[in-house]
Amino acid sequence: MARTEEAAAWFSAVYRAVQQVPVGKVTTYGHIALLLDHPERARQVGVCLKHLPSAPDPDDRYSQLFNGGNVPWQRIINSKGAISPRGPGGAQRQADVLTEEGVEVEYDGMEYRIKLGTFGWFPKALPSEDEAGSGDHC
DNA sequence: AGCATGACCATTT
DNA sequence: GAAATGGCCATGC
Repeated sequence: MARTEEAAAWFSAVYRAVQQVPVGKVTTYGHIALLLDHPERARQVGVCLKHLPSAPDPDDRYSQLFNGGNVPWQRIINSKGAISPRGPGGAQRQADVLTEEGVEVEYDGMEYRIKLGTFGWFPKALPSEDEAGSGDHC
């Protein structure tokens, strides 16, 4: 796990944020980072999920707080709207779980992509660019 | 102790 | 618009 207190706090914060993602929806690493007010640490979000214990371990107290059972790691995808490739079979398992939850995932031959419009993920939410007011196209 | 790697992303060539 | 660039920082060697 984390070596420093601060890192530990970061891990916990990430897990808590991920827990907010509702069933049937997905969001991005970047969005999680954004929610935590650290838009530059999208990568660390991935690190956290990588180290998320898949199941609670009697000897590891922390794993009883956060684990694959209560943290929907599978609902986090990359900004391209695809499941980030990782070790063999990993992405596929994630795609599998998502499908179970009702999220439409399709394999285009190279990667598992989330079918947009079927669930409502927010790629770069945080817009509020004030663009709305104008109303005209760029 | 460094150095390399990685479930990433936005920006700049 | 694809490819490189810089930043992030926990882990592993």
